[in-house]
Amino acid sequence: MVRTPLTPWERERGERFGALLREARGERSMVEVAAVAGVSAETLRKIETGRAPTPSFFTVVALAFALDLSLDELAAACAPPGDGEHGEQGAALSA
Amino acid sequence: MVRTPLTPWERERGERFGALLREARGERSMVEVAAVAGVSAETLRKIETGRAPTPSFFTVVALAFALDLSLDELAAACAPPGDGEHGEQGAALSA
DNA sequence: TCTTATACCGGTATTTGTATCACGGTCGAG
DNA sequence: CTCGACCGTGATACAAATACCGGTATAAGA
Repeated sequence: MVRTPLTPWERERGERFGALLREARGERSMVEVAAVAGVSAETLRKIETGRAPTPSFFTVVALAFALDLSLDELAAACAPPGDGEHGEQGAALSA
Repeated sequence: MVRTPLTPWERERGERFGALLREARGERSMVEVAAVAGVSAETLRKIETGRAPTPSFFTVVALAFALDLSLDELAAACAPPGDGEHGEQGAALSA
């Protein structure tokens, strides 16, 4: 195997991540936020619904920027339980 | 065209991004940092050399975690010039 | 009712990320 | 010189991200 398929855990994380974005979007429409971030509405929808569980870094940066979110908070919110601050290795994140 | 190819500007940004990671890695070896982050050494190499200009969000999260970097600082360091704080739309980031 | 806007879903196309393998280069220890 | 560790490049393989299309459903407005 070359490209390890996404684990169920990663897909769950993607759903939580999308829920966070959707919550942060609030009343604004998908197309508006997507336009501000410079991504297509379909992409934003897939990320929000968890069908794109591991979006690209700069896509997330653009969305967080459009939504006034902190990347560190986003990452922390989707991090596995018991996430320390810096010394903890073996995070097994990737993807 | 469906999946827009990466623009030269995005590739440059990827190179800057990789240079930042390499600088933050300092003396530590690639294999060690990659192992801590939970990614393969080849993947880290491609990101550092800019041959993977738009890595996945959680991959970057894991690397930033392994390197004790702030995601917001990373994003800011790779942001286009004239990056305000929140109102600036049309960022045209994506990828 | 008809139209519009929004969101969801399926399919399709293309590009990219991730990982493995193979080979070569450099450097230091033996 | 050989061996090992590290870095780099190339090719290969597969899964996923992004984007566009059409269709569907719902709710608000003319």
